[in-house]
Amino acid sequence: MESLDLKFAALADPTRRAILARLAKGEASVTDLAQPFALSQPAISKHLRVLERAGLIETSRAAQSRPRRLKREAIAEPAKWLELLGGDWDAKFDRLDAYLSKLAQGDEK
Amino acid sequence: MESLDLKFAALADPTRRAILARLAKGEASVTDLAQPFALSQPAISKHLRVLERAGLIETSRAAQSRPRRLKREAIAEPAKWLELLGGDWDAKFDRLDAYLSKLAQGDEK
DNA sequence: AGTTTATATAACTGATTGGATATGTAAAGT
DNA sequence: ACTTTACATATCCAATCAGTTATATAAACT
Repeated sequence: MESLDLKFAALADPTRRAILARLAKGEASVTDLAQPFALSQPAISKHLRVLERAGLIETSRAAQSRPRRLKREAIAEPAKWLELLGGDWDAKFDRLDAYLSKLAQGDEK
Repeated sequence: MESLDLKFAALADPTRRAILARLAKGEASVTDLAQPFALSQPAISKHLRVLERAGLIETSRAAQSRPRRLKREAIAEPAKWLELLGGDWDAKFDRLDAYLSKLAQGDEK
């Protein structure tokens, strides 16, 4: 599934990352989300559309407000990709080896 | 340091991600890197410049070749950000609690 | 010295992006 | 009914992007 493109692109903007960080603390309305920024409301709406198309957030409805919520599961995909890429697996297995050796020597305390 | 912008933006392109994946297996020349793609050589060079400006790769020199290598440490920054964002810490602490409880009950086998 | 190999740089192009302002819509409040 | 509140949508603009072809550079090979 190649919405990895959309996810990483969505994450590349500092405003959008700030919005996500805010949403990590709980649902928020567009007005709430716009408040910290010196940006027009439509600009924020646009950012939210980008985030939603990337699958990182979702929208519900409460009266005339449209609260956004962070889709935490959606973070897993890019996170996994980075973990896979960045993992220096040889070094990690070396450390695991060392650890297991120490255990085998009865040195676990 | 807000090269998070540059890193995520660099990661948003499938060609660049493929290049990074290739470099995870070891250094490679531009020609090597270009080979799997139906793209011109300058296009690849451009992608490499983006990756380098994002701090994700670095260039050395060997004769007329300029081999690139992955800077694994550079992955940590965006990875950490995602981990922080995506972590459902309550749930994680709950699982840790459960695990520790089981240990306390002498149920570690 | 001239050619080949490996790569970078320049100039151009069409598409996308992030911002703005202006306007539309729809629910709530009066 | 009208106004206010909370948004979305439309249009425009300048900047950036991903690609191209053409050209430059620089080391290696003959």
